[in-house]
Amino acid sequence: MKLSTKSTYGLRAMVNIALEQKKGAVSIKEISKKENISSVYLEQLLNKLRREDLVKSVRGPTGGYVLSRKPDDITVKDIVKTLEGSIAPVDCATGREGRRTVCNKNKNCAARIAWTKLAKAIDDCLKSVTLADLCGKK
Amino acid sequence: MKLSTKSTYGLRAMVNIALEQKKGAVSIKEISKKENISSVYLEQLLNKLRREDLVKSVRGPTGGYVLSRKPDDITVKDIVKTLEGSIAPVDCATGREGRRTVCNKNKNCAARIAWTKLAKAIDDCLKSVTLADLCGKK
DNA sequence: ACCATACCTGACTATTCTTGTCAAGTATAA
DNA sequence: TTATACTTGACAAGAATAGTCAGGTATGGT
Repeated sequence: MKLSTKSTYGLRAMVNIALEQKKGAVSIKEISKKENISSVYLEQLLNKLRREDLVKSVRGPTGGYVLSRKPDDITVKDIVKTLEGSIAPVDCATGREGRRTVCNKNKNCAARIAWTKLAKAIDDCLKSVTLADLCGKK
Repeated sequence: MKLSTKSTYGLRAMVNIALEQKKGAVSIKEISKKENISSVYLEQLLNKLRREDLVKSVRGPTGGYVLSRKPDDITVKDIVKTLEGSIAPVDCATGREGRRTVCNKNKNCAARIAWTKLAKAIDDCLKSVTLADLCGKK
């Protein structure tokens, strides 16, 4: 039930980019140094975030990354979902098949009630927090 | 961000035991067959639940497991916490040290605001659901 | 008193996931 | 031109998950 470092690193990177918004693009090296995260690993994460259009890259010297939208229009859910693949705590509540989906034989599984409720709580929580909330900015 | 099968199997086992409450103890073999879960693996899980005093074991033929408390006094949180070890989605919000605790250098980490909120949402949700809720029983 | 049925314990293992590294590029602006 | 940055894909060590296996111990029905 743990988030991986993808999400935690990713959110920290996004906060960094958001805070420097007016100054321009933030390079991977800067984030890497400031947050003490492997720069090569960070590249992978920012790549995913770029493909989901949460950030834009600026090439060349003085280049780096910039937010694609305003901070109050980017939620933590957007970031976690992009990096983690899925937000749901169990697959049986989502319809997605996977190794851990064992409950499929029983549509009326009582346990599923709990997981569905949990999935909604997590979803509601993560989409209620924006980058702007974390940075104290609009 | 997935729950392991420990929690999902464990909850399903507990629901089974709760539903047969009046008929007496439920054996591992019964649960194993009904839920299609390895009986040896199930033993491990019920062992943990017994050590946390969520169930009691009844030995001998016709033996099995019985709830230690009434269904409305056992929450999904109790079960998940026992089997999963911890409920928190990130360690940095709990004070527990671990491999994924990398944020410790920065007490004012903006990202932590999000994780703390998430931890509370999960905790609140899981402790609001009891076995009785899932079984439609008191 | 048997002994089948159950629980109990600890060690072990295959597979998958996480958390990166490594190598070899391509694009851009000073 | 060339240093700086981004881009891509393959690879790998270590941890966690999801069990298995072997050998106990306890109890109650016959």
